[in-house]
Amino acid sequence: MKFDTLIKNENSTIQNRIISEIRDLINYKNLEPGDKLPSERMMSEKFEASRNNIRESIHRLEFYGLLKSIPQSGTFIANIGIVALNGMVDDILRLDDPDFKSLVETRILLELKTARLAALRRTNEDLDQIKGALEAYSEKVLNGVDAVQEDLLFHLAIAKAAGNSTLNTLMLMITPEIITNFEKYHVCDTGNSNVGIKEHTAIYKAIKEQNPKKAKEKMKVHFKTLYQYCYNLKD
Amino acid sequence: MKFDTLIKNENSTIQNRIISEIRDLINYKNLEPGDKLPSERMMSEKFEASRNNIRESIHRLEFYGLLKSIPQSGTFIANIGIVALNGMVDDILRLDDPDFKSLVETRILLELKTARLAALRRTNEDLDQIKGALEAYSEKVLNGVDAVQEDLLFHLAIAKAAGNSTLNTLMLMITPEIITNFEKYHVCDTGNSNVGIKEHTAIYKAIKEQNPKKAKEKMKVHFKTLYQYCYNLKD
DNA sequence: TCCCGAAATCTGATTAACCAAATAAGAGCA
DNA sequence: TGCTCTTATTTGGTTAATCAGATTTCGGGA
Repeated sequence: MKFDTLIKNENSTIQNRIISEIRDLINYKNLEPGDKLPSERMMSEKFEASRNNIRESIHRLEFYGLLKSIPQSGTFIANIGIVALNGMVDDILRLDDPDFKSLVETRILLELKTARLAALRRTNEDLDQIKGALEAYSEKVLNGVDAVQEDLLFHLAIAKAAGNSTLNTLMLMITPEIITNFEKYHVCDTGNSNVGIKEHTAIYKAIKEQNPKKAKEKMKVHFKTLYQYCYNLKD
Repeated sequence: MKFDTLIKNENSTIQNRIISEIRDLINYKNLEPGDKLPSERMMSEKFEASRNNIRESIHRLEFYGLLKSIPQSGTFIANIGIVALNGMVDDILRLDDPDFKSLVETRILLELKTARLAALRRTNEDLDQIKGALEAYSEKVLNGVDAVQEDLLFHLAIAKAAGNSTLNTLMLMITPEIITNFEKYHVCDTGNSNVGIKEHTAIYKAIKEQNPKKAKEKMKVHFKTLYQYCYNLKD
């Protein structure tokens, strides 16, 4: 299940139907948090869908914390309330697939935060790893070799140093999506690559000095081009 | 696959082993982006694991954009580079399960952004929905009924109005986790619930007036208690 | 009437079997 | 030798069978 595959998929049409049927069932039967849903086999028959698709749909709702599957017992409604459940299911069904602009916008948001937090919380070990990533990046650039990967690892090292596992997970989720889209849209290559080294070094130094404001600022500079690209794009 | 189940699971130990074996295989065989991995059956035999666990591991790596499965053809390495792949696999394997503090911290970060963006981009329809959620919330609170769900829906309505599908998805992912942990830790109930109405209304008004700075500020006020709780917690 | 417990049933999870498409291999012809 | 078409095999995906454990049922005893 890839980040965008989470939403659109060959089977997503069927699964969306199943999800809405589950919601309807919950409302029709007035099921409450903690109540048990019909078994997978029953729903498979009732909704005229393969048990696999039923399972996958349940997994998705479980991913969003709306259901809870217990091994040899059944699938239960999480204690989150019917009203909230209905609202969230609607949101899930209406979710657009992430567009490139929203990805970039979100990435910038996350990166500014991780830079700030990394400056506040980085351990010496974190700093060493960031330094290593920076050096690997610089070496590649100076040799004129493509350094997209090293660039990525530098940013992920900062994310790790931020000491926030949720942020770290989110970064890992959206970053590869960015990279692949990047190559697709050919947005990257900013002519003079030495600028990249300078900007990276500035971020590293700010984190080393444990200056959160400066780290955020330097990160902002680093994303300036992307930022403009993002906000000059037509809606 | 729930948000935290993404990391730890009954089978995660096995799957982590498989993931690292896949990485080792890629390095040992010097496979490059675009190259084909051995078939699921082969790996199942080679790694002495059920094909289901192999598939699940591949799905996780696919989720992070490192692999790409093509139906009747095979599983391929995404064009993301071996260096980056190694780094990301290490990150994935080392990922801690999200702790409550990091969840709250991330939620605040996201909510401040969505409030700001909602003020900038909200359509009239968005505004109506936010208003509806606010009224539902207020009514519950005034009647002395628990309004956690309506609270949640109000925030999700704002997220929707922010017009950023990635942010929207992230919010949907972490919010339920917050809610359930909230009830578990009993952090919520701020004595006087009318404060909640006041704060929500202030946020709504700022969004209505299309004042992004004010919206962010009001949202910050709303999260003040949580913020303090988050940053006063021992590490 | 109530309670205990064994057996039958039901459950999600796991495993194995099957499918259709895509690729590879090989035979046949020029 | 080189090309084409048929056939066989491999592949991820899908469906069916099986498993172990939890739950329910119901009869027997007090």
